[in-house]
Amino acid sequence: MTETLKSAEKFVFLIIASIPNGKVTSYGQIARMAGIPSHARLVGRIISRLPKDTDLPWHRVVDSQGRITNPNELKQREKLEQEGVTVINGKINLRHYRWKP
DNA sequence: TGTTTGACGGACA
DNA sequence: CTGTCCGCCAAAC
Repeated sequence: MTETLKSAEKFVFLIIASIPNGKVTSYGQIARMAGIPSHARLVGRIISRLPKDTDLPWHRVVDSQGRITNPNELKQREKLEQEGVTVINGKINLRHYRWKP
């Protein structure tokens, strides 16, 4: 129900906040961890609405193929490289940087 | 109130 | 590799 999604959204924030520095995860991964598989888009929407002064490491979230889908990918890329994540051609090697709790 | 859109994902061609 | 289709759902039209 919408009730499930409601509580799941809270988890989404907690999950994103717990992504370790230098690691990345995907929208779908977060959705699954939050207990709402196939709702990756919801996660994307939540992140897109975050205030720019948020503390959440939204830049550590990419799509399932390790690609940056952020409208302002340049900014995200800088933040990632700043913590040691190599971004090649707008893509990240998930094999190496995937966050696996 | 109905339709479109979007920081997604996975299956297919 | 690129492009299409469909599922999902809140917000914007």
